[in-house]
Amino acid sequence: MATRTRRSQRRTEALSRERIVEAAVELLDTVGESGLTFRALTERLATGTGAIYWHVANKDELLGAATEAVVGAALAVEPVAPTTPAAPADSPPDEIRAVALGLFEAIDDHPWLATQLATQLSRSPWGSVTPRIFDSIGRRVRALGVPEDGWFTATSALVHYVLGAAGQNAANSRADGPPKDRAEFLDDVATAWEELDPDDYPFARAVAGQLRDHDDREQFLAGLDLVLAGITALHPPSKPTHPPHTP
Amino acid sequence: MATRTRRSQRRTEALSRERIVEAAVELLDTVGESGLTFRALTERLATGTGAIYWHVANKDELLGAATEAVVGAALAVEPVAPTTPAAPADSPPDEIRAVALGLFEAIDDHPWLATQLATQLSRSPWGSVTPRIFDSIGRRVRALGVPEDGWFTATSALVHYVLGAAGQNAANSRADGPPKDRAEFLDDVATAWEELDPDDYPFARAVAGQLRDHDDREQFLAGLDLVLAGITALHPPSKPTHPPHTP
DNA sequence: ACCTGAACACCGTTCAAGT
DNA sequence: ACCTGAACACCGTTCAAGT
Repeated sequence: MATRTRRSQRRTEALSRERIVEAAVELLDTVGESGLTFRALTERLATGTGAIYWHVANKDELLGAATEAVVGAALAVEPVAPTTPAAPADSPPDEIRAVALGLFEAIDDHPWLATQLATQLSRSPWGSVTPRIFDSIGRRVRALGVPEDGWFTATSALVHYVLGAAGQNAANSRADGPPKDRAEFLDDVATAWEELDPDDYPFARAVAGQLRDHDDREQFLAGLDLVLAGITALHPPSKPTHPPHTP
Repeated sequence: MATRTRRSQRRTEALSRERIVEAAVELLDTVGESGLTFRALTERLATGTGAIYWHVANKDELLGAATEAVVGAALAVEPVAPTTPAAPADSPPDEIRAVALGLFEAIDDHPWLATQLATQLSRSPWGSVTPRIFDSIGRRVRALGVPEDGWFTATSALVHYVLGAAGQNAANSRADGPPKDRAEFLDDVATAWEELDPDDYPFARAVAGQLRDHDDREQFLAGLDLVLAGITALHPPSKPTHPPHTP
């Protein structure tokens, strides 16, 4: 294929951690997780392996930095309160939908994010990416009027749904093959599910049709609304939605 | 949770795919994902690398088979309708809680499952593990009285929450270090969150206390109930869709 | 059919040596 | 301080050769 566009003669810029992370993201996007090697990196950056190790401790740290960079960019465009009082601010549910869609699209654009985020959430929640995601959603959960002892549960449910659902939608393109059309992929899966033993998998069979026809984004938002409905059901906004600022 | 120390000389049994998968699971459990190598496997099974390749195509397939085996065992103990009419059947929500707890415990016992399941759900939903999990939960969603066009959304929300939340609880033990006590781990994370910049991470800071004190299982079930509440809110069980078996 | 084990290509990481 | 690139230990996979 024509993916051999090698612009490795870019030695004008000095090597930096930023440039290394940037190249790592590009490699992950184009050749997948298995394609990110220090050798490929050195070729792309026209340098030696030792140079990379001067800026980055090891591959795990590089993967973490790549994840941070992409997630940071996705959450950076999150909606902020408008400066002009004329424009009405988004409602908390709408803001949550916007943040969730931002993460959805980031994972869609960078399928390796799904696995990487799952690893980071469980293995290194002290890093910046976990609190960043939790904060971005948790702030809006608070604005929904959820009482304090429900913050963590509600935010966890949202975060896990968002990352899990987005992860399942992405990554239909394998590293070792031509990326299939999304519709074709869904059709293959639906067909496989329809051919399962109806005694062992009655539900998968029954739902195969919905799988084939569904729209990813619509489906994602429907599930998000379901979780939001659960929050509202458990914490009905009886009072005015804005919590009083009195201590 | 018996820590079984197995001697490597067990040459009485012939090599088989089953025995290879069993050894792979043991290696994954004891030395983590990076510890599963064909060399370690050959040593443990007292054989050569070629012998393993006779029964298993490659490492990916082996990882998939290990995942299947563990998930299959976890879902095999799922509650079945009691044979004696005297014992009342569990309600659908209780059954969903039981299945979810089974997966929670499987992931807790085998932390590598979290990443592996995320990969399988997105990359190979045609395999048996995805429809198995979806079916196990989806059957009960159906029993809740959810209308057909809501089956997939409700089941997806549940599955993604369960796998995500369970995955975050597990895997606090790194492969390259002594496994920390869970309480100590949570305390470390909470401390790290408390030390974040309050302007950038107000929510993470505010919620750090809940993080330190919470009980994993209780927290997991609270989130599950939140998603269940969302299902009930969106699909109120107005009429008894399924009259229970007349006693 | 099932297994052996050397060989191959490739990978992450290190380090003495250069500027 | 920053970079080079050979060297090392290790890994997944193959395959001619054995039973």
